[in-house]
Amino acid sequence: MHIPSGRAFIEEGTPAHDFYVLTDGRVKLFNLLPDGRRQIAGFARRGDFLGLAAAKNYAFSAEALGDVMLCRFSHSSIERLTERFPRLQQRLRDEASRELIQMQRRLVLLGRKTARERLATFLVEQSCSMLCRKGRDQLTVPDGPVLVNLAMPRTDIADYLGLTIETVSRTFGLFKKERLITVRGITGITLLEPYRLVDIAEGLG
Amino acid sequence: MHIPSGRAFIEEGTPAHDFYVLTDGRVKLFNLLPDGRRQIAGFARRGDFLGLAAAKNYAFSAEALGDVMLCRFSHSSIERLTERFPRLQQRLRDEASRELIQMQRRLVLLGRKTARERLATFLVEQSCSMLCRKGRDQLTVPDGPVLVNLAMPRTDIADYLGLTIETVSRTFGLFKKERLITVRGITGITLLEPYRLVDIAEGLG
DNA sequence: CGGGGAATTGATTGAAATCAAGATAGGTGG
DNA sequence: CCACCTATCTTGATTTCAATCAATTCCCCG
Repeated sequence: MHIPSGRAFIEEGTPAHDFYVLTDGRVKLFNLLPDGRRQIAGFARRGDFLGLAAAKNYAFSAEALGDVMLCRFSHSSIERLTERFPRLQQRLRDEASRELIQMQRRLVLLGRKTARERLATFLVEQSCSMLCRKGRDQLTVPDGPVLVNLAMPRTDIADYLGLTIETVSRTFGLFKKERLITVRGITGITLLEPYRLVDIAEGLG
Repeated sequence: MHIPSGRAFIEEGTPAHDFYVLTDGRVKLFNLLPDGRRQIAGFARRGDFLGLAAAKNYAFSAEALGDVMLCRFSHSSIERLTERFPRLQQRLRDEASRELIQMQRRLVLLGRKTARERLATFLVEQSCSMLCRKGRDQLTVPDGPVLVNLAMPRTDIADYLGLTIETVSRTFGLFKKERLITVRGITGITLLEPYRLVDIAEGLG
């Protein structure tokens, strides 16, 4: 099924009947506090499963970032499938495991990193997931410049990193001044010294 | 197997050969940055699985909080078991799912909540997991006073909530002054008005 | 009854949030 | 095709919450 840009198609707290597999486009997953504060839990991309973090109800909301194509599977159909193909069960567990690992990294980011470190982490993460779809667990980054297309507004970056848009903007400004990145338009960012950004991301910069 | 208090028995980054099931005691799971900053990802209790957040290597370290009993299962033995008992596979996935849900709540806490809200969330969470082992997904809290035994030093609370021990201490102090809690010794805390703490936890206080 | 690590409390600093203008740029219609 | 308009982003000034620095104080244990 097709989802137009900006459309919310999963709402936190509603009964979770389905899984989704994202076949094209990008999706943001987020949680809200009653007063509107928002925390983006992650950005899903082609191939990702949506709906693992759900018991009776979805634990998050999901919204299309640009146009999106996805496949819906009801929980019951998944159960039928896993009976016939036990490997699928395994696959789902691996996927959940990978998510958990990523979550732990995000806890460190939100709990213990500075704004500078958060943004560096974000840029490295994005560049990795651009380069190597599947191998995004290890942070292997090329030596030379890398072009990253952010394809999301500053608000989303801020809500992903637990910061405000002003701080995100200012920190981009600093990175530019330090010749760590160059910016073309709003979404086109080139990492000039990926390795230094990795160091900053880990608190060594 | 028995683990004495304070012993680290899983080290982040080491090859992940085993799963563990915690049969008694409590365990803290954490990640470190190179410079020593620590983020505690969670506290496991009796019945919890350890090692879901692992691919080739463990994504976290684990340390006993007090004396601990646990069962170790090698990954290969788990695979054999899941072949014979497909329900186990299902169970592991559910467990991972539950962890993911909890993680999302923690992202909101670390990314978007104030110190006051974080500590309130923590107290409510602890009281829930004391009262109802399994039903700790929903935050049902009694009307009257609840006694919580923290059983962990302030350093751990701070590293769990992304704060410093001073801030934790000060915030406990405020709660005391507002007659929201009373403190006996260091670990014994009584929630006098659980509902108000729930409100504070959600940003309504 | 001390001794010592943990916790509290106080004073100050600091990083990021908030408040407040401007600058850019992307899209629309003339 | 260009100029305007509105969103979004950037930049600047100020405030604030939590971190840091620095003493005490409190317990727990021998």
